[in-house]
Order: sequence, then C-alpha cells, then structure tokens
Amino acid sequence: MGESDSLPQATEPTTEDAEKRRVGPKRSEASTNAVLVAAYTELSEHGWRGFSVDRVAKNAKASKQTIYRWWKSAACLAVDAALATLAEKPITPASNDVRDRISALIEPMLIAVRTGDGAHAWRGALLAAADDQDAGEIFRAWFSESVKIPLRHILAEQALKGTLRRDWDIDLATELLFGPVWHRLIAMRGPVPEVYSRRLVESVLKALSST
Amino acid sequence: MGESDSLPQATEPTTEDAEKRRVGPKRSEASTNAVLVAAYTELSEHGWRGFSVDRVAKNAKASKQTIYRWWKSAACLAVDAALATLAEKPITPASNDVRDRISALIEPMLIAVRTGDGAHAWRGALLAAADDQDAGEIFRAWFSESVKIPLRHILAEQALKGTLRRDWDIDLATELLFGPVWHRLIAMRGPVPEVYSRRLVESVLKALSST
Amino acid sequence: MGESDSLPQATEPTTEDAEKRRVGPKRSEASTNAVLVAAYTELSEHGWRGFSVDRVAKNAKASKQTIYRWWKSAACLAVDAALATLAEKPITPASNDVRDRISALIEPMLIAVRTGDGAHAWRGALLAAADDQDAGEIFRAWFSESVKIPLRHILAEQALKGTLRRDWDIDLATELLFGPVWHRLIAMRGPVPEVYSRRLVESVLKALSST
Amino acid sequence: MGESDSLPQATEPTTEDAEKRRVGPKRSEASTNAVLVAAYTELSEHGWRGFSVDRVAKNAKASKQTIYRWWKSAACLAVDAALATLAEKPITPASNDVRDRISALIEPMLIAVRTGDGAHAWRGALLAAADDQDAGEIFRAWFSESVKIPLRHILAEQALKGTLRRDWDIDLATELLFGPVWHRLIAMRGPVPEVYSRRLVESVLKALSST
DNA sequence: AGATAAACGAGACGGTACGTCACGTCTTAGG
DNA sequence: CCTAAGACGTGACGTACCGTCTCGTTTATCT
Repeated sequence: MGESDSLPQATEPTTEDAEKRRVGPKRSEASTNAVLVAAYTELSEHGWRGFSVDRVAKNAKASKQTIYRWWKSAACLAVDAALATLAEKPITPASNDVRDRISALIEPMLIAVRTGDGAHAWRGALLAAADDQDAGEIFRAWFSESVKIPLRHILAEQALKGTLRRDWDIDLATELLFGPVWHRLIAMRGPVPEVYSRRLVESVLKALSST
Repeated sequence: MGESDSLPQATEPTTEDAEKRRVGPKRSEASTNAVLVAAYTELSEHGWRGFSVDRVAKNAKASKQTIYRWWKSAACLAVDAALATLAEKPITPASNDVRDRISALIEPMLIAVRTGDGAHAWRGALLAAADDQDAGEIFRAWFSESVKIPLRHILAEQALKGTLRRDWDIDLATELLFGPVWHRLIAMRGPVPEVYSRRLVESVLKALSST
Repeated sequence: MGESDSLPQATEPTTEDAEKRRVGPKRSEASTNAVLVAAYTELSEHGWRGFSVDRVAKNAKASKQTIYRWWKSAACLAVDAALATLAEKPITPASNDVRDRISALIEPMLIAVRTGDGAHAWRGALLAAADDQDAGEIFRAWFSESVKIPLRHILAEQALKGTLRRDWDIDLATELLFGPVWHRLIAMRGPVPEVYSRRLVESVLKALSST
Repeated sequence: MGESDSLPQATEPTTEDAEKRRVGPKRSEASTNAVLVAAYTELSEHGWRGFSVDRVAKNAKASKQTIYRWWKSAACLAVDAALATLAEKPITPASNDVRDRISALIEPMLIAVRTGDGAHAWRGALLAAADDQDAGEIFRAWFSESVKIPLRHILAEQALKGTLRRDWDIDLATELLFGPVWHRLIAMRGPVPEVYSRRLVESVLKALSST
C-alpha cells in the first residue's frame, strides 16, 4: 500500500481542491480502524476461506456498504488488515551494519508472524493476496516499497564496496530472504522460529558474496 | 499422497481379508478419476477461493455425496487433484550424479507448474493445503515421502563422502529448494521459469557444502 | 392467520412506533406475493410431499433466504399460500337467515376446493398443517378466527331464540361442518361436490336443533 | 388391500401352480414383519414428511432393495404399516344390537389412534394415503372392505326393518362416522377422545333415522 | 439558517454454494 | 433367487455469504 500517511485504499481525487470542496461528511476514521481490527481478528480466527465480510461488518459495528465503499473486495481488506499492523511499528536498524539494516527490513513481519494469531492472520492475508488479483497487487506494492527497493539500495551500496559479486540479483535476494518464511508459514503450516532473522540474512549475504 | 497403487484417501482396513470379504459394490474407479480431473480443471479455472464442489460434481457427472464420501473436505480434494497429476509421471535421474538425483525429486512439480493451467492449479492446491488442517496433512505427507525422505538419503550419502558439512540440516535444504518456488508462485503470483531447477539445486549444494 | 390487512407472518412489533422508526429497507410486497403465488402453484402441481422450496424460489424469482426469512418452514408457507387465496374474496351472506350466514362462513373454502387445482392445493396445505406444528397453528388460528368464533356467535344467537338445544357444542358443530369435507378431500382423495354447502349446514342445524 | 391372511402387497401370481413351481427362496416373513414394525415406529417418530426409507431399512436390518421389491413406494409402506396393526386385533360385536355392530367396525382404528404413538402413526399413514395415488388406493381398498361394505350390509338390514329412512346414503354415513375423526386427527392435530365411538354411531343413526 | 450531498448503521434482496439427507437404482457376495 | 450391505446419480434441504440495493439518520459544506 503506497499510502503510509493516509487511510488505506482511498481513491485519490484528481486534484486536492476538488476533494476540499466536496460537501458532506468525510470518511470516518473510527469506522475504518474498527473494520481493520475486526478483519484482522476474523482472519486469525477463521482463516482466509472462512473469512466473512458479514461477520467483519457485524463485529466492527459497520455496515457492509461502508466496507465495500472503501475496499474493492474481501481479499483487499484482508491484505490491508494485515499490513495495517505493520505500519504502526517500523524498526530502525540497531547499527549501520549491513546485517542490521537488512534485518530491520524483515523483522516487522517476522515479529508479527511469531504469535499464533499473527501467524494465522498473516497466512490468511498471504492466501488472499495469492487468490485475488487486486489484493495481490496491494501486497506486492507494499513488498516492493517496503522491502525490495530499500534492499536494492543496501545491496547496491555493498556491491560498490566490492563485498558483493557483480551479478547480484534482487529477485534471488528476495527469494532467499522470504522463500523460507513462506515455506514454513504456508507449506508447513507452522510457526516461524525466533532465530530466523539472522539465518536468513546470512543466507542472502553468503549467496551474493563476492568470494 | 503416498499411495501410488491405490485410490486416494481410502481408509485402509485393519486386515486385507476383512476388506475382501465386504459385501456390496466397490468404489468406482471411473467416478474417482472423473472427479480428480474435474477438480484439477476447477482449480485451474477458478482458483482456490472460487473452487466449487457443486461445479466439480456437475462436470465429473458425479454426485456431491460421492465426493464427500471419499474426501474429507473440498480442500483435501483440491490437494489430491494436484498430487494425482504427479503420480503418473515419476522421473528417473539422468545419471547417478547428485545434481541429477536431486533434480529428479523436484522436477515433476516444477514441470507441472510451468504451464498456465498448472501454475493456477498448483497455486490453488497449495492454498487449500494452507487453509485446511486435513488438506495440509495430505500435502505434507506427500512432501515428506516424495521429497524430504529421498532427499535426506541423498544428502546423508554425500555427507559420508565428506562433500557436505557435518551439520547439514534437512529443513534448511528443503526450504532452499522450495521456498523460492513458493515465493514466485504464491507471493509474486507469477510463473516459475524453466531454468529454475538447476539454480535451486546449486543453491542447496552450495549452502551445505563443506568448504 | 389473523392478519387480513398486513403481510403474512410479520412479527408484530411491540409498538407501532418502534416499527416505524426502524431503518433499512422494508419487506418487499412484490416478492411476498410472487412467493405466495408460486407456492400455491407448486402445491397444486406437486402436492405436499413433492413441495420444493427450491422450485418455489426459482419460479417466484426470489431467493430461498427471503422465503425462510419470512416463513418458519415450507409447511407454514404452504398453509399461508392457500389461506392467502381466501383473504381476497370474503363472502357476505345473501340474507340474514341463519343458513345463509353459516354458508357464507364455509363457502369461500368450498369454492376454492371445487376446481382441480384448488383441491390439490388445499389438500396439500392441509397435509402441511397436519405435518408441522407451526403450520398447524397458523391453520388453526385462521380456522378459529374465520370460522369457529363467527359460528359461535351465530349459534349463540339462535340458542337464545330457542331454536337450538341448550347443550349445543361448538366442537360438534365444526366437526359436522368440516369433517365431511376432510373425508372427501383427504381420505377419499376426491373432489368436493357443489351441492355440499347446503347439506352441511342442514346437517349441523339438525344435529343441534332443539326439537 | 384385500389380504387379510397373506403378506401385504405381494404380487399375486396368475395361478397358484406357477407360484409353487418357482425356484429359490420365498419371501422372508421375518424381514417383512421387521420392516412393517420399523415403518410404524418411523411414522410415529418422524411423521410423514420426515419418513425415511433409509432409516426404516437400517432399523429393520433390511436392505432397501428388499423394501422396494415388495412395496411400490414409501407411501404404500407407510399405509401398510398402519393397517398391519389392525389386522391382528379384529373386534367382534358385544351384541347383535346395531349400535354394537357399527361400533365394532370403527373401534379398532379408534383404539389405535388413542395413544400418542398411534395418533402420530395413523396421522402419518393418512397423509401418505392422501399424498400418493397408490397408497391412497391401498387405504381406500381397506376402507371399502373393512368399513364401507360391512356398514352397507348393516344399514341395508335396518332399512328393511323400517328404522332407517328409505333414501339412506352410504357416503353420508361414512362421512358422518369418519369425518369428525379426520377433523380431530388431521385438522386439529389432536387426540381423539375415548367417548367418541358412541357419539359417532348415534350421530349416524340419528341422521339416517326414519323419524 | 436552510439546502444539499455524502457517509453511515441497518438490513432486505437475488444469487451461489455449502455440507447433509433421502430418494430409487444398481452391484457385489453369501445363503 | 432372496437377502444385507452399501455405492451411485439426482435433487432438495436449511444455512451462510456474496455484493447490491434501499432506507432513515447524521454530518459537513455551500448557498
């Protein structure tokens, strides 16, 4: 979601002026949050196939109309609900070391996925992203912006320093970083252990190292 | 599912004699196959969330009762339908080389996933396995038997020869082998390129190499 | 059902104000009528055991949910569908004569039952009322309000005039009026002849006459 | 069904010889009885709409095939099951008095209907007879043979003696005898009181009396 | 201070699919 | 050839959600 500082999914007006001149009440932030929270709970309790918009609406004391006004589909809502939990807690690298900087990129999700509820909810969100075109795009937009691009910067820096091989590949890097997580979360349906972060970073650096 | 020579999901009788002495009609093989084929088509056309047992039954000219008699849930059927396509075409290694032997383990699925239909169907099956407890177990049983255990044999052999580090880890190996596939298939919702097999094998061997 | 002027089965609000203040769409009258008509047709074409809510929904272009929202069960719908055909055509007595006044009570149903479709539909509705607790109550509530109570008034009047015996019994009277109809309709599975009305009335008056 | 002394519904062979020459086992009486008993229980527990042949077969430890071989439909079985309970206990008139003789005709059913189970089962059987063409014929055949014809004899005798009006009508008589029973059993869904028999007989005799 | 218009809760609506149950027919093995 | 057991295609059950819609109320801006 490329909307770090605004409500999710809002259809941006062509010009800001047009928006300002609009009459009537604005989008209710309280309602939006209640829906996101309810959706996250729904995901963690019923998974993706059992995800019910009716139930989300009831639990959030919102009307279905309101949900469908702001989210294209249930899948988009599911992905948004999971991503919304990350936005609140970005992590700043412990040091300028390349390991710490990469860790800071993947840690937020790894932490979220550590709890039982979090694993269920994130698994659900990922399934939603895999099932639905639009939801997939939301997920990949977030992934690109929050992981891929920053990672590319870091790796490019390292390449300049000569610590990485010349033909380093950003896709290979992201696959090595996240593939194992998907394997544990989706294919093995299990939790993701705590020590994982360090291991993943090492794995990437080793694969791309110039030696 | 590790039942290369029997119908899927059949509840094994305690003794074979007991089974043989049972009266009444036997499970219809024609119906079973029609259902598996229809389920595979359904998966590739509608994905996992859109997977409809009604439609599978209609297309297979089978009754829903028959489906639910032999499969615990739609998810189990989805996973079975995908696995059934593998059972028919096992691959024998081109040589005794370790690379070829590992390749032979992962090639069947990689080939299946290469086509558009195959990618959709397998993505769906994987989502089903992630969504549903029972379906997950079917998938992991297949994975364990067809990939993990054979792979362990191969790696153990190599370790004895001294070409692998002593503390090689089967989980790390499978993650490196399949993680990238899941990343492409699920998270990126894209196809899996042809050259992949060799790259995955190299990645594993390098990570576990003794040097 | 004693709701001559409202939609069937509506759960009456405690106060009318509460109902009026309710938000959201109201019950669709068009849908309700279409369902009642389709149910009547279904009953006359397939009888009670063959009565299919699916088919009623399809023919009424309504959803099953809508049917089950407003009717407790298929049986209740069947009874309502038959009763609804009576509500439209009440009969006013030809004269103030006691024979005409009693006739006017039973004529609507007798007329309805005279046609082939009517006989089938009413037989079906009666079977539904006999099969199902709730449907039975709807039927008996209608019977009580539309037949029993008015009949009691008429007979009480006559008793005061001395033309009826003192120990006249309302149950005996209704049994004599309707029992023969049920016998023909249910037990004999046949039509109810035209001359019936007069004969039934005579039979009751004779049985209760003071002489 | 005119089979007071044979198994119900058996398709009579054209000649007895043909039947005697038939090879293979004969119809199992034990199975037949078990099915009739189970059907009666089923009727009294689930009513007519809830009547399940599957359940009858299971409870009677019979196969469905066996049931469908000997009964045309579930409705026929239901009627047969109810009638079978009467066959065992015919009633001989207490005296030669016309009242006692008529009573003896209707008492068996009235007694059967007195208990809770009996009322449910008989109501179910009657609904089956009303729902289904074939079952209706079985019921009416029994009714004709066991009630209508004997009653006609009795009334004809009385007419000769001059105690009945000349234009007595057998249909009127049976309607007056049974109509009230159907009203109580079907329309009112209630029990039939004990004193009923005498009242019904009086009602008929009074209606047909010559005075 | 209205009038206008959008957002909101509630929930009815036509649909599709669910997983279960029963139907009546058919197949198998045993007596 | 009858029987018990039970698999099969068909189709209805009553429930749950879908995404759209219609209400009446509440807010916010614009005349």
